[in-house]
Amino acid sequence: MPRVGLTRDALISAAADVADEIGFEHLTLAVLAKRFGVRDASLYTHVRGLSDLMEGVALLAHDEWAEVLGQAVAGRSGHAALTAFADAYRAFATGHPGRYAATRYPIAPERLAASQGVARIIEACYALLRGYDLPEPDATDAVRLLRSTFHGFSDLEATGGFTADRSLDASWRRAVDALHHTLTEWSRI
Amino acid sequence: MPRVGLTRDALISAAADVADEIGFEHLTLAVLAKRFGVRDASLYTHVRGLSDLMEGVALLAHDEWAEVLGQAVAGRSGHAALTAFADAYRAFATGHPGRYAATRYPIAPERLAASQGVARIIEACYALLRGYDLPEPDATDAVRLLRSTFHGFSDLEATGGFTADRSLDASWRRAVDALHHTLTEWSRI
DNA sequence: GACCTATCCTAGGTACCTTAGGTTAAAACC
DNA sequence: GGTTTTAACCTAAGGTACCTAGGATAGGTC
Repeated sequence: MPRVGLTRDALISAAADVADEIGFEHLTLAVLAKRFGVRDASLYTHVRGLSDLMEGVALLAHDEWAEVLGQAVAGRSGHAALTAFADAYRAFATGHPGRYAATRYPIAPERLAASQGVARIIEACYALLRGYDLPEPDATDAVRLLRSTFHGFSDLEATGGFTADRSLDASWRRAVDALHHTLTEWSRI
Repeated sequence: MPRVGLTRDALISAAADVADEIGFEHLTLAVLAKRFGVRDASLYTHVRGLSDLMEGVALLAHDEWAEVLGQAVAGRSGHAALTAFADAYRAFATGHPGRYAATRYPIAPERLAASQGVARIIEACYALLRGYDLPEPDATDAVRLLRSTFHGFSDLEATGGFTADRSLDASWRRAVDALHHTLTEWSRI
C-alpha cells in the first residue's frame, strides 16, 4: 500500500475546493478522505478533526480574500477604489461560495491574531476610505456600513434571497453608487 | 406510559425556541425529542424528518417576523417608518437568532407560495418606500439595498463579525440615517 | 366491553466523527 | 547495504444523529 503523501496544507486546500463545490456546510471528513483515496481516520494524522479542518479553510479563505481585496484597492482611490473593492468582494463571494461561507466560521482568537488575512482585509477597508477623509469614529461606522451592505447583498444573492425580476448586477451597481454618495456626503447626513 | 400529546405545531414552536437557545444549525431531532421526554423516532409521526421540521421553523419565523415588521411600518412614513422597520428588523435578528437564521433556510417553492409571511415582508418593504416615491426599477433596487444592509449588519453582529471598540447601536443609527439620506436623494445619485 | 386509530415504542440500518492501537513505507543513520 | 527510527496509513470500535419498519397500547367510538 503506497502512501499518498498527504499534508495539512494539501488537505485544507482540497477541503476549500470541496466546500466551493458542495457547500461549506456539507464539507465532511468522509468526502475529503474519499477524494484522496484514504480512510477518514487517516486524516487525523494531519488535522485535529473536522473543526480544525474548517478553521484551516477559514484562515486560507481569509488570506486569499485579503489578497484579492488588497489588489483591488491598490493604486486606486475614491469612487474607483470603492467600485473595485466592491466588485472584488462580490466576485469572491459568488465565485467561491464555500470559501466565502468559511470566512464566517468562528476562528480561535489566538489563531486569528496569528493570521495576517483578517488584519489585511480591515486594512484594505480603511485604505479605501482614506480618499473620503473621515475622522473616527465615523470611519468605523462607515467600514461597518460598507461591510454590512456588501456582505448582506452577497449572502442574500448566494442563498437565493433575491427573487424579483431585475438584474442583480444593476442593483449591485446602484448599491455601490449609493454608498459612494453616502461617503462623500457623510458629514451632511 | 401516558401520551405526551405532541402536535406538529407544538413541535415546530418548540424547535424554534430550541433554535433561539442553541442556534438553528445545532437544532436536532434528538434534543427536541428529549425536551418532550420522547424517543426521536416518535417525532416522525408528526414531522417528515429534520429538513421538514426546519422548513416548518422557517415558515413560522417568517410569519412572526412579518407580524413584527408590519406593526413597525403601520401608521408611519418616511424617516419614522424606516427607523421603526430597521429597529424591528435588528431586534428580531438579535432577539431571536435561531428564528432569524431559519429565515435563511431554503423552503420548497410551493410551501413558500402557500405561506403569507414572505409576501407580507416584501409588502412591508414596499410600503415603507412609498414615502420616498421611487418608480420601478428603482424601488426594487432600493428594497435590495435596504435588505442587504439590514441583513448584513444583523448577520455580522450575530456571528461576532464586528470587533472594533465602537458602540454597535451608534453604528446602526448611522447606517439607518445614511439609508434615509440615500432614499431621499435617490434620483441624484 | 370490543374495536379502531394513531401515538409512541423498540430494534436496527446508515453515515459521520473520533480514539486507540497496530503495520509498514520511507527516511535517517551507521 | 543493512539496521533503526519515524510517522503515514491502516483496522477496529464507540458515540451520536437521522431515518425506517414494525409492534404495543392509550384513548376515543360504537
